[in-house]
Amino acid sequence: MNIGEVAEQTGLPAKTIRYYEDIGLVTPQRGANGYRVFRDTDAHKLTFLGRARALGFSIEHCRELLALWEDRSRASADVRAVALGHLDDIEEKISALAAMRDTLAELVQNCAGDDRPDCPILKGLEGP
Amino acid sequence: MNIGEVAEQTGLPAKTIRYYEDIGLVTPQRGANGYRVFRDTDAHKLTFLGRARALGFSIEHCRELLALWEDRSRASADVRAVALGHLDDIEEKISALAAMRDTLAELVQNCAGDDRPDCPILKGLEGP
DNA sequence: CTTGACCTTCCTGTGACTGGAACCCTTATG
DNA sequence: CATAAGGGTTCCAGTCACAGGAAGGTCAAG
Repeated sequence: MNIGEVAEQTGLPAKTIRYYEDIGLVTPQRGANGYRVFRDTDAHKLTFLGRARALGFSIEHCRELLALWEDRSRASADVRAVALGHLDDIEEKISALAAMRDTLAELVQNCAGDDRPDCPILKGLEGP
Repeated sequence: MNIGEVAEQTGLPAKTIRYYEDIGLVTPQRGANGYRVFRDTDAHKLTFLGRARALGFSIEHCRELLALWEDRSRASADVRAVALGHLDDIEEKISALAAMRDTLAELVQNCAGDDRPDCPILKGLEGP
């Protein structure tokens, strides 16, 4: 498989796949013409990476998960630990965003939104 | 005021304040020694920026908000529009994160997390 | 033989800073 | 007066995970 085909198959942009090779996440072979040649295992890896990234795992976490995936003698506890750590991160981000939303929504609700200059949003940003 | 003092007053790191000057958000004067000299209005601006950034507004949105803040003939509708746009962004991010969390939480819940290699999390990342 | 689609590498840019090096200014102290 | 500490200054590099684009090589079809 050339990069275009595997890109279509995995849904990842070719640029991203090249980048993943750069940082050592996949190691496709090379044809006589210099083109990358992807085997099925490479494509599977890339699919795995795409899904892990879609769940918000960082590249480094992806690297760990990939290593665990390839290690047939892994302990599922190790995988779970990585996932739980990431879940905490996600929860924290959600909380932070929800707090922003709540504050901002309150400011917006108090703002008339007309052609007059008086604006509680700007006042709220000025200071308490 | 020197940069250290205004940094303490606003809670922003000095590095950030220099960066804000670089990109034209504040324009402190300079003393004979080359030091930045911040007036009260500069400090107020920086406080405003710090709060807007804390609510997740991008630098470009901050620039807009700052311009509106300084424009005494603004229409509050313009401010509200920026804020509402940002609220939408926040909601979208929250939804995306919540979706990640739900998917990931389900995988985690199905994982024994023991010393055996069998792991639904990895299976879930492989494919549907 | 040419066209057009595909592939290659390399360089730059993104957002919003952060860290660090190398150097200047000010103030207090021995 | 020398010096040391604690400000300040500029500039350069790095972060994260790619994306855009230039310049050029390769391949299959007409």
